[in-house]
Amino acid sequence: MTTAKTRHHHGDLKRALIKAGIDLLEEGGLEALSLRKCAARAGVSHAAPAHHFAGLPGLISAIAEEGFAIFSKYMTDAIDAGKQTDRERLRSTCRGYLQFGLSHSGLLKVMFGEHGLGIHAPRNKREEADAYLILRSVCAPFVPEGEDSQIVEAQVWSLIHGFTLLYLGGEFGCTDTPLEDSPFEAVMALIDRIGTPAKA
Amino acid sequence: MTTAKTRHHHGDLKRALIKAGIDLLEEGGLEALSLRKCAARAGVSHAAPAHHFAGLPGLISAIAEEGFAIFSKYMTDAIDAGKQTDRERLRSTCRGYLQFGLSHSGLLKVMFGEHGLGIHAPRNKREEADAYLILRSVCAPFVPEGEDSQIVEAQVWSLIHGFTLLYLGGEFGCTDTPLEDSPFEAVMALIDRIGTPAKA
DNA sequence: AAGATTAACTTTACAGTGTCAAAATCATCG
DNA sequence: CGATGATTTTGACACTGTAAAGTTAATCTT
Repeated sequence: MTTAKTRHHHGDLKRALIKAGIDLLEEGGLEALSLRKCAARAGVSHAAPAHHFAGLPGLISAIAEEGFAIFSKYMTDAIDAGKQTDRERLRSTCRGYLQFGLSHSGLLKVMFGEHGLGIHAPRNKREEADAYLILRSVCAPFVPEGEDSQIVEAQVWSLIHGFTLLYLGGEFGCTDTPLEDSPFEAVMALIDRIGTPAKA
Repeated sequence: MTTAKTRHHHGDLKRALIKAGIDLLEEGGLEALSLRKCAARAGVSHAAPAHHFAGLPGLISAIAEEGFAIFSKYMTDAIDAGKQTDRERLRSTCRGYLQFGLSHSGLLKVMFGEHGLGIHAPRNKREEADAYLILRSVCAPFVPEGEDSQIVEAQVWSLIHGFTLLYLGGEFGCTDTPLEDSPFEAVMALIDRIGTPAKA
């Protein structure tokens, strides 16, 4: 095997580098993330990462992948927390979305490509698609017969994504106000109206 | 006077630096922006900017201010384009919001603090507040009697902000599809329901 | 088992970056 | 004219990412 356990030198660099990168990210934000610091944390030379990732963008891409996995976990955990109706599942998913952003803002920024240009090297296929599938599944009950499911998904995603980023940026006032306070409930109220007939 | 026109050396650095920074941003994205390159474009030494801004964060902050001014212009221009009903004004504002993002994605990222940590040095007071006032004014007609205006504002802002960023990130497919195509109309449809009574 | 080959990692070097301290320049005022 | 203070330059430092060449360890081949 070529990528198993006891490799000659380090054993499992690549994973160690990704973990170091995530730690750096959570400790000091985007600015604190650097190839050389990751290498140092993993106990290897500063040029070692080049053999596992295509430079810094490659490492960031790998970190983003891991981020999407954690992100998915936040959403599924929120869903599985005893909620039952379709509407409650949708709300819980959004709550998980926000909660992930609050707990891992650095990851969120990296995942959605705010670290430089728009798109990072290769698009993260698997993990990102998995996360989208969760969103899709909770949106499905609200898609009208024969309509494009992307409509509801875009509405929900735009709403919760926008709110999370604005809230995180402090645009709604202090970031350390109670969770359910603030305009979050307003956004939830609008979520509740998605897929619902308008008044005649 | 201290910040007028024909000053001794350059004449009007600071503005030249800001302009150079914006140009860099539009040409090469966030990565292309650097203090030294701004200085070079303005024809001064690499350490000259330090006397006009508090380092790179200071310059970015100044650029963001300018960005908010341009941003406001996009929205007011969209509003003044012949629309009349309150609903149409709201839609036009959102269209201007998106249009600004599409035309100045680098500025948008800088303005909303995606360039590192969350908050850049001093919060841009004036220009940012002005932009928010535009949003507030078009939202006002849809705020129910005696309710907090922030509710409607947060709903609209989250929706259009989230959509703009997701669309810009290519999350809704190709970025170069026709403007009014894509899920943009879905978001507009949801905007139309804000401040409207739900069906009994 | 012994030599050859490949992969992982190190070392060295280079072009950039932001930032600071000291020196030089210039405009203006007294 | 001389002095003062703001403006800019020069030089240096500690970082950053990246590329090339050298070194070591594991695997493959015969």
